Amino acid sequence: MSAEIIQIPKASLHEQVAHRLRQMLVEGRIAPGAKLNERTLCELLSVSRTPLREAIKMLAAEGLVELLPNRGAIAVALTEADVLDTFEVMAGLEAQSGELAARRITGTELTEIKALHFEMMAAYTRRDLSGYYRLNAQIHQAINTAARNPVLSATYNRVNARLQALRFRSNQDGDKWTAAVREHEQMVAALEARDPQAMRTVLLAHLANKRDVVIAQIREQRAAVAPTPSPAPGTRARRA
Amino acid sequence: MSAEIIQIPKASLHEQVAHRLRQMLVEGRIAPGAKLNERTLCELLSVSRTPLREAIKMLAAEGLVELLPNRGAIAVALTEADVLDTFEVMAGLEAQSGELAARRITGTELTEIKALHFEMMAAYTRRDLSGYYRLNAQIHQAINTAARNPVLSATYNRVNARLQALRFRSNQDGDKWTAAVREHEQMVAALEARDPQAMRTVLLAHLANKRDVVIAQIREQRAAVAPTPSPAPGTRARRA
DNA sequence: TGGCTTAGTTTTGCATACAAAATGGCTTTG
DNA sequence: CAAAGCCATTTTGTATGCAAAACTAAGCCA
Repeated sequence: MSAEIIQIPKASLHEQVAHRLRQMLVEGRIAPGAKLNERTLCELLSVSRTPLREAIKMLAAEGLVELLPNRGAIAVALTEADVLDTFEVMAGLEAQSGELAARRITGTELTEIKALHFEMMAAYTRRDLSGYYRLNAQIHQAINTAARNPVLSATYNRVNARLQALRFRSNQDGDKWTAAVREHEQMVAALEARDPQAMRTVLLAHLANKRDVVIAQIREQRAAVAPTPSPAPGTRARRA
Repeated sequence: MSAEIIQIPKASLHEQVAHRLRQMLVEGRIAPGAKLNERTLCELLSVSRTPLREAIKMLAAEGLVELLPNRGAIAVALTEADVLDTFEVMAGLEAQSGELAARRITGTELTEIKALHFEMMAAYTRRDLSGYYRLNAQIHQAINTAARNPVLSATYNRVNARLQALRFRSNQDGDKWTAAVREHEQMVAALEARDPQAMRTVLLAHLANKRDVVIAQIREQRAAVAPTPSPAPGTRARRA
């Protein structure tokens, strides 16, 4: 028998279910706030309730769904305050990741990031938003890898997953997009210069801009849904 | 009926079980690497396997246990590299938490932290390690609260839980303890001065020291168990 | 009309039953 | 004696059944 077959033990059902549900949540196929009906999901995924419920409990621990006692689970719906808090944490994590990457990145890794950067520039030039986002995510993932801290990567990914579920990809406006691209250029430069402090600064600014874009889109969308421009119910009033 | 009874819906079994197991893991009553036998735990906790398994899945998502396909779960046993990575993340989270606290702390909160600080000084003076640790944890919790970012607090607590499970509380040596106390004094001063940068700097140093203490104790303990001073099996070789 | 009650249905939570995989010890064999 | 194979037992994984809680909606009464 081949010596290569050491793994691939065909993940157990609850793992598969968790994976698929996670994907559905992050891709917005299950809308924020939507109820997760067990029977419906059982039929959809062709599994019994036991592995499904185990998967839901995992997603609850990951913060992707919320458990309501005796009333099942719903997909998390972040309030504006939640989004602000989450971006604050993400900014810190990305800044640290970038800082570490600037210290630890190898030549090969840097080369690959540069290549991805140029691909992303191509997507930007074509105004190919979908490709841009995909490459953007790949670059940030590559930075995480270069930071050589799996615990940091895992923490980052988990916090990020909740934001992904918002799915605010569309209509990034021209100015902000241009700014984001410029920041990416600065990132590559900071990595090349192995300058952790510059990397931290750029990433903090980058995340602040991303946050502003997302918040603006949330408000836009909210205004489109609710005629009153006042904060929606459920929004916690917090710092100015 | 009383209008006050709005909550306390008596947490569901899987929640209770998760809570108790989490406590057992963090307190070291379930040793790192130990197998979680379902039947045994069912009898111990007087529940059936369904809620127990759901709880275990949650703890797995929290990173407190590891799931081995078809072989159940074991309490996580962090390698030295894992501990280093975790401290790196913790340092970043604490630094950010402290930074935000310095910006957002109220007078009342600062007063309470100062009081806790003096209580901790008392414990230090008496060489009451247990009391010292309890107050130390309370102070860091108070800083988290003052940072006014629930997402950050939750992230911090989750990463911290894995370290707690190591339970390296004992025999902190004199010098390091003195240094830690001095750092705590600097924290209070930085908070009082509302100086985020100073707070960040102090906390990074504080965590670096804490890390060194823990790593030294891990090596000590490992040397006591295994006669060979070489790295234990399972330890990944990583950065110098 | 409007709010409350209440019976019926649905849905969740937990326990149990059954199937598949792993573990441990024994034997067998080279 | 060591290693491999095999069987009995244990343990995990999944499905199903039952009880309790929540939702629905029709009926009732002010």
